[in-house]
Parts: sequence; structure tokens; C-alpha cells
Amino acid sequence: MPLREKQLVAALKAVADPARLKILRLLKQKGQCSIGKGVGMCACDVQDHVTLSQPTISHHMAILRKAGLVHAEKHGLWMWYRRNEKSLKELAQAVSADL
Amino acid sequence: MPLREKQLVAALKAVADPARLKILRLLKQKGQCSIGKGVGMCACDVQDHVTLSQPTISHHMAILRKAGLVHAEKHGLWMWYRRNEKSLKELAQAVSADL
DNA sequence: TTTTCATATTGACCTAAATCGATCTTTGCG
DNA sequence: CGCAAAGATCGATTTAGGTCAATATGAAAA
Repeated sequence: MPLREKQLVAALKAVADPARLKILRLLKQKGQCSIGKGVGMCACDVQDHVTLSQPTISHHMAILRKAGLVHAEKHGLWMWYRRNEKSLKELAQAVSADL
Repeated sequence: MPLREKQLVAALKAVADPARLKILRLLKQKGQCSIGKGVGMCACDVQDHVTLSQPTISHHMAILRKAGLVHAEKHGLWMWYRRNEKSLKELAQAVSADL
């Protein structure tokens, strides 16, 4: 399996889970970030919106990050997560054309 | 989780597997069907293209069928599978807009 | 330099899912 | 009817994945 294919499967797996789907949609909201960023959220902000433990959320964020679907930036104590619209668009494109 | 959401997750799960991804692409080929249909394939035709046992292929085809991504029609001894382009397009649309 | 806070990691548990051999079912054929 | 072929189902095995409690890490605050 070529690398591109591995990446596609990883992205599809990442997205084929209700919790991560919900998180990806949450990240569309504006003004929810506890460190004042206009877009995106910190992990604790995500936790305020889903009924999952902190380690589980951290786990899901790592999967989304490794699949390239979200950016993650450390800001002091907080980890600022935001959607990677470019790779999300590429995923949509792959589903349209490649499948 | 509403029904639509369940269907979306089922379709994404169906597609987030290398074997099923390969099968979906195989089904694009023309003139491969052992019962003379222009498009689609029978299970045995799929088996000629992937290195998986007959029960495993049957299992994958059932998942694709239940997710609505392929049509299945029995013709005598054979089961004729073909892509459901409509639902594949709807999936692409959902990934574009809904994610 | 403690302490506290946000997040990550670890370890364990449990369920889901992929795979295959064996068997069953259905259908066509002699 | 008896047999053969295509495909589905069953049972078992193995691996992958979601979840949480406990603990570790790392950074700011007191």
C-alpha cells in the first residue's frame, strides 16, 4: 500500500468515529477557545462539549492530528487545536474522485 | 445519534478499510463480470483480484451492501455486485459539507 | 520552590472487527 | 434424484480500537 493510500485510510478511519466526527464539527464554532483564539479550541473546551474523559479526548485529538485533519499548537499550559481545512478539503476531494 | 448520522458513520467505516477500498475501485472496471454484465462483478470475480478467502470477501461485500455503497442482485448461482454511484456521491457530498 | 493546572501517557479492560476453515444453502445440471 | 458450483453463515482466533483511572509531564503562578 503506497503512502498516499495509508494516509487516505488513516484519514477515513479518523473520521469514521462518532466522537471524532462530533469534535471536528465542534471545531467549526467560533469564540469557544479559552485562550481567546477566534477559531479552534483547547482540549478543555472540547471536554466541555462532549461527555468523555480527559484521556479519551486527548486520544481522539492525537488521532485527528496524526491523520493531519487538525493542527495542534502548544500555548503555555494549553493545546490549541484547530481544523486543517486544507487536508479536510483534500479528503473530500479524495472521496469524490478516488473512491 | 440520529439515523442519518449512523448511516454516515457506517458508510465511512465501510470505506475506511484497505480491502473494501480496493473492492470499490475494482468495481469501476468494465467487462470483468463473469455473467456478462458490462459493469460490476460477481463475488468470484472479486476473488480473482484480491488475495482474500471467499468468506472474507462475502463479509466485506455484506458490509458495503449494508452501508448502501453497492447494489447486490442474485442471478442464478451468482451474486452480481455493482457500485451504487448515487450513495457514493452522497457520501462525497457529506464529507464535503457535513464534516 | 512548592503548588496548581492543562494535557499527555500508561495500563488495563472490553468490545468491535478482520480473517479463515468448515459447513450450510441455494441453484442449475445431468 | 444426486451432484457440483457460487455464495452465505458459523465458530474460532487474532488484532485493532474506544474508554477510563491512575500517573506522568510540563508550564505558569504563588
